[in-house]
Amino acid sequence: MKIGELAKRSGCSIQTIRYYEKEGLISAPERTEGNFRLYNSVVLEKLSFIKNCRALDLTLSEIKHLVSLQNSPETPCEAVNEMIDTHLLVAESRIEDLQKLHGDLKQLRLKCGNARSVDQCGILGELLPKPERSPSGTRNERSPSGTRK
Amino acid sequence: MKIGELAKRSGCSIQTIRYYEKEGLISAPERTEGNFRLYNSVVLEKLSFIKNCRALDLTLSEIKHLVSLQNSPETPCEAVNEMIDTHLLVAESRIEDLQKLHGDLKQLRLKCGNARSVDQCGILGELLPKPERSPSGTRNERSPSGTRK
DNA sequence: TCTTGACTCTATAGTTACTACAGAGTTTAC
DNA sequence: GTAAACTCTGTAGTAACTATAGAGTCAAGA
Repeated sequence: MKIGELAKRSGCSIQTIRYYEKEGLISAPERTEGNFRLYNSVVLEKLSFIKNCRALDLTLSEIKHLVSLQNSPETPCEAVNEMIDTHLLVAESRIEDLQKLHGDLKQLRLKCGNARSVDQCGILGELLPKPERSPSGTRNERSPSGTRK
Repeated sequence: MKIGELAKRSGCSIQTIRYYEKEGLISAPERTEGNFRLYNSVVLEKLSFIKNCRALDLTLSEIKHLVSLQNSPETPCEAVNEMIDTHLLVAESRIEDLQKLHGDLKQLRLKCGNARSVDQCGILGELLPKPERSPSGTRNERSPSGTRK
């Protein structure tokens, strides 16, 4: 099958398939005389594997690592376990961050009573630097980038 | 003060400050004869505002919007409220995604008993495409990019 | 006065995991 | 033969920065 059909069958876009090839996640397939990529159904499994991993938020380089482990099945599996464990921790801390964030936003949302104009609405004021107002001292110590991966 | 001191005092990196200037989040400051940026302490507040917003995961373009609202305080504040509300929803769905993810990873982690080698460890097998094994049908329907913003 | 080191400047490239083109060539159906 | 649909490569764009190169500026010490 050509790349268009593979895209439909795998649910990956054509560009994504080519991208995965470029990144070494799937191997370069044969070509037709006209230089079109020609796939067999084995690559469908590989793409499915990648999709499953991506759904678990593994990065492409982690997936690449897993793919290479698949190709040498006698390797000890600790590496796999560690990767999953790391991801568990990352997911946990992101959940925590997001929950804190959600709480802060909710608090903020309450600041706007029935104000009609921006200067009466408490929200913008709340986002201004705080002189000595806030009782909890470390509210704004969190790094801005900390909540994204 | 010059940009280095501002960076220290604000907790933003020098590059970030210049980036914010380029993006129109803070206005271009005066320059010295030697073309160095020269700031007064007002910009500290603006950077603090931006940092607070970033800590709440607002995007730079949203922050830009808020900044422009600050400059016209008679605007109705509904726009601000809507932005916060949207962010609340986004945060909620991301928390949900992450919790699902975390559950899936934990499940996966259990697949490795005391296996020593990759081919005995259940994890990689679990990530392979599933023929008709899984009782819940829609496990892998989630878009890979859905869990990131 | 000269030099050294610290600082700053602009412009550009890199990060992640793709997506979206442009411009060209290939295949297929009519 | 031709038009539509498909594919090719290569490049640029996304978000919010970070890092680097190469040049210029400034302050302090010899």
